[in-house]
Amino acid sequence: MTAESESRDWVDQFPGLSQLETPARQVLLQRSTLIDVPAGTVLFGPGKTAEHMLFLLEGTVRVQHLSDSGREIVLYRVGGGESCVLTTACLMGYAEYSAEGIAETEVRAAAVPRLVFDDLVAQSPSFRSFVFTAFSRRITDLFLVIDEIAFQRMDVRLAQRLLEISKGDDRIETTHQRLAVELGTAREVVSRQLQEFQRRGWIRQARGSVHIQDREALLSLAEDAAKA
Amino acid sequence: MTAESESRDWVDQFPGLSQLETPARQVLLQRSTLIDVPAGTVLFGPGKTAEHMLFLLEGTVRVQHLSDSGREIVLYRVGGGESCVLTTACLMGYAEYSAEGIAETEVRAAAVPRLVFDDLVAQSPSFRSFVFTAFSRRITDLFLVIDEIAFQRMDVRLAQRLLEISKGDDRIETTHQRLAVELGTAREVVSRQLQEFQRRGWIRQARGSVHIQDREALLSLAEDAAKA
DNA sequence: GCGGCTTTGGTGACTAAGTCACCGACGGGT
DNA sequence: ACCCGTCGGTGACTTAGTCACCAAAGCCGC
Repeated sequence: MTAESESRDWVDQFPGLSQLETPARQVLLQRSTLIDVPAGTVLFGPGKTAEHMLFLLEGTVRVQHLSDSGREIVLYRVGGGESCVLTTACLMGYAEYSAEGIAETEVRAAAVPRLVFDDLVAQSPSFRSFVFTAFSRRITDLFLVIDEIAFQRMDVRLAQRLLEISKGDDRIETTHQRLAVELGTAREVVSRQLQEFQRRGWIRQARGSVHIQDREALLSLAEDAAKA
Repeated sequence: MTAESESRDWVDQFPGLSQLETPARQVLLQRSTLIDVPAGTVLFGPGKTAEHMLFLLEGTVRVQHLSDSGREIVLYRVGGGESCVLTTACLMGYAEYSAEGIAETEVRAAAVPRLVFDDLVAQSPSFRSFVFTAFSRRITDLFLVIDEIAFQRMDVRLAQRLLEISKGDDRIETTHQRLAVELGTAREVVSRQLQEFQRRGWIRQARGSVHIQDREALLSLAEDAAKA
């Protein structure tokens, strides 16, 4: 349906699908739809049912959980070359989404209908392997998230997030509130930690943005975790 | 291998497998092995590779994570009639166990070899559904664990755990240290909370055990969470 | 039954994190 | 210029986690 020239080899972008058998690859390409959505789109969330499995080609999707008490926390991100296990999970199984997925950037993805997904799992050993690998990676990842929340100091976690979000660029466009949601803490806590970082000359703050001044220092704080 | 009379219908104990096709059921019964292990056995853990998927018939398995910093936290429990997704995950996919599974009671389980598992996933739609349902339930469950750790008060969490562990019986055999691991906190914190509960007459303490005196009170504290 | 050992739990003093209530500063719209 | 919503700062307080101990209870060998 979408331009053939574009859709022909998106499968190559997935390392986990490099050994996909030719017939399975054909099915995947022919029966999937390419979609483009603008940044900010809610791709899935509580109350919505999934009829497609998503393969992310470009952009990132942020998955976060809204608790009963009204507070939020970012659980993980899905990037290009990854599939979103949560859509997979809800596709096959149990209940609805308990978390929402939001496009952080403009996102391009391949949507595979439920029945095609089921068929591929049945037919292709390497597709099965891909799916289960995604699941296990996600679960072990969540274990690490739990660990971090339970045992890591806030200053260390904040330093890690700043570095992670900045991805090379020293200019980060975000608010204290958003950083608080990233870490599942309160805005005031983030504000005070950032002040301390600024006092030490590691960052400079402006309304709605943070500039990293001393990446090394943040890095060494962030890595204290590993050696402790 | 094990007595036919015992192994013939363990599949019936799994609600999720009630609609399993007859041939798949045959395969599952014939090619699985029943195992019995005493309480305390480490069923899986870091460094061990999984060659079997486990279906729990009796007993409970506690899954906990040991962090780099040496601290521990209980992630969840698997009971009779459930399969252990973590063995499944590591069976098919990614890396090693990042958590360990410990038999809390004497445990009886059916072990399904890797190849049989793969075969069943390919052949049986309802087996597929069972597996994916288990995965999605576990993931949404972990979301709730994260939520609880990040946003719930310790007294509420402790009350919940006491009720959960006690399962009807008012006498709980455990140490403060063990309760601390359940909640991923420090022993001192548990000690002080228990003292407060005792001061209010909700529990009575003895070395190595806790007696619940006022279940209602604990329950209403535990449920504050929901209404808050 | 007596010392020594380990396990278990208690305690005070302190630091880190979260909560609450409030304020002021900025920025966009009209 | 004014209003208002967003953003960030702040002090006072509560809750949780950390550190450094200590004491009592069971356990073991002799």
